Amino acid sequence: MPAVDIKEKVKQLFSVYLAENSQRKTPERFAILNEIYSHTGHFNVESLYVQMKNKKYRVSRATLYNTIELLLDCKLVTKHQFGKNLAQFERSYEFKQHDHLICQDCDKVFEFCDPRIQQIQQTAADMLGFEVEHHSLNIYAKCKSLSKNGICEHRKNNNLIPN
Amino acid sequence: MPAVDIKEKVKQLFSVYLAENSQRKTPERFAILNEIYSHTGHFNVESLYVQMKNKKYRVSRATLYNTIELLLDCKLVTKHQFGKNLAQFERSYEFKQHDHLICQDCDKVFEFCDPRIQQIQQTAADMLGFEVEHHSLNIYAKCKSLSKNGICEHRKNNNLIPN
DNA sequence: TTCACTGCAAACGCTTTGCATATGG
DNA sequence: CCATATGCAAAGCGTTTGCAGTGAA
Repeated sequence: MPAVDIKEKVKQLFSVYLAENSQRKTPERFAILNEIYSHTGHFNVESLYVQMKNKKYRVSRATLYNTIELLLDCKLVTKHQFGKNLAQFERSYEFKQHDHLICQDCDKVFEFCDPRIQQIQQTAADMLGFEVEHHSLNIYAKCKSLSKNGICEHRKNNNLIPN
Repeated sequence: MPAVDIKEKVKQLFSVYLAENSQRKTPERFAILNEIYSHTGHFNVESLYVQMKNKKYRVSRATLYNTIELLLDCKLVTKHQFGKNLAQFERSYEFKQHDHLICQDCDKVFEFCDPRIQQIQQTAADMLGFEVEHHSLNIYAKCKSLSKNGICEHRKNNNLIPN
């Protein structure tokens, strides 16, 4: 499915969500959603703010926080905390479920999939009498290929998954 | 093993760690370790600060942050982020490995164990060429037993695992 | 004696809040 | 219309930093 269709689709989904929750369909909200779905990879509020300011959008951080909250609620965006006090976000529609491995040497984030995690969360929730909403699995690890000055191989090639 | 022996043991371990890393053995550092191992459950820097102030310790937040950093490094304490921008900590010596389920209705935290998580982290690290340091698995879930006014059963009994 | 560690307070950075204005329904 | 959303700026809050004084080695 081409990118333009995904953007159209999430716009629709967001529109329905807003209607069902008696929320206003403001141009800012759709602009933010569109901007988020213009890139893959992780972002934070500040990077999104700068990105939109560069494109001459008139948008405030407050509205970004507000809108992201809505997008989290309707599952179009997911939130991560990789050990730092900085919330990271990621578009989630039509992205296959994945978890993260964080390099302890350079903080770079890698993604991986493992279907077994589904069973674990189901077992735990059943045992405690809960229904799973979502989960967050982060593996913190050291790179095996450190050069003598402590630089890991992947830190040199900065074209990997953005943090 | 009685609690007093565990306190003695972690004090020893911390002492060795400090020596090996050319760090000074200050009374503050041991007082903080001792205080942390006086309770089970989660704590944050502020709660630990208040707790120690109440016991008339002369200690600063800066030293708490500094010392906790050392305790994390020597694995006597673990750190958690449960979706909020507030670091939570937990003593970890002789505590069996466990992960957390967070109630989305009341934020209470439950613990569970599942050996399968070990395999998952091993698989992921192998595939990406890393060596696991540690992991963090949080399951966010809704309580199945909500009363009509949205209060979950466990919120009434506040004697569960402290958050 | 020395310099790492300490307490204190100010600075920092991300997030939330208050308020006047703008606007979707 | 008017309740809600917005931009802006200030406040909030957990954490980090700077600095002068202290004490472990």
